Amino acid sequence: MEEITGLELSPRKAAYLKFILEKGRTVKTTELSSGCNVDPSTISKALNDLASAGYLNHVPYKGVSLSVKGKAYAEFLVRRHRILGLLLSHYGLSPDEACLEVSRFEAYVSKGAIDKICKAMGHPMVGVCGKIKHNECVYKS
Amino acid sequence: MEEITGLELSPRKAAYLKFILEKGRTVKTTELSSGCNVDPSTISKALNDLASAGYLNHVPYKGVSLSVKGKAYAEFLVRRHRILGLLLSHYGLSPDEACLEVSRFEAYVSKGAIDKICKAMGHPMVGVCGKIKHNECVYKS
DNA sequence: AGTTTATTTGGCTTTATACCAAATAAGCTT
DNA sequence: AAGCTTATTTGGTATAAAGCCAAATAAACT
Repeated sequence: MEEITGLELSPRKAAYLKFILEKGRTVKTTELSSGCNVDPSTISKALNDLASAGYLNHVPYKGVSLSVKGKAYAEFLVRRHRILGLLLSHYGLSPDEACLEVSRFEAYVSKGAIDKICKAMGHPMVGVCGKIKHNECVYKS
Repeated sequence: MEEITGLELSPRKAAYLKFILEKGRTVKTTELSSGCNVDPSTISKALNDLASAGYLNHVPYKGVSLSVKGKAYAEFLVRRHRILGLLLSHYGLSPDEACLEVSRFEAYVSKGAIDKICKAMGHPMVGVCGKIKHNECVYKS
């Protein structure tokens, strides 16, 4: 398995990947477009990039689905979002505020930092916006 | 005084402003250039932008100094950096790791969030990389 | 006054994001 | 099956942030 730093995807690309993971199935360009309020052509290009980078299986005109790598990555993205949201909620931010705040900077927080925070928090199972899965989190030590 | 969200400056511009604050005096283009490992022409343009936006007093060919607005802003930037660094250090990151990690995402964390975190932490006076000043921090409530 | 150094300007590049318009493929519908 | 409609992709263009190089310009120092 490839090492991930958590910094390989830009904010928008990460958002698209999370969107696809949440759907849990093949997703069409139009869904991403309306779901993210972005022009379909913009989505189409981003999906192309993500497929080229190995995160997605893209069948032109049909839709995209997460590759094994993409699914693992998207799961990390969701875990990162939730751990950071939970963290901020411990410092007086409401769930909504925490979620919004995190969405601005999460793309720039490394997996190394998330793993440490996660461990220090005792690998919490529930965040402020959903359950946290630790499949790809380093439990040991 | 103008409201600040903490999101008005890009990461690099913020870094330049902090550099100037740390010097505590008029700074020359060359200093920023060597201090930040960036081409002088790049610095020159950035200083121009920062001066146009009112953060700096720029005397062409002479150097830049912080305006009142710029000083207040730079102080917020330093406080943000230190509060976030301290925060991460509470979750198992070493001072160096925390500093490096924070430098990647700090530009995207709002003043509103920092003020809340600051308050929840009890307005700490010392961070992992220097003293924290709360001049512009909202103490009340 | 002339040379050297610092600074600025102009031009170009890259990355990320996004839009519009046009082309193309799929999918319905008759 | 042909055609219409909708979805998708492609091509072109734009913006913002950041940066480099080379050339022009200003300042500083002999």
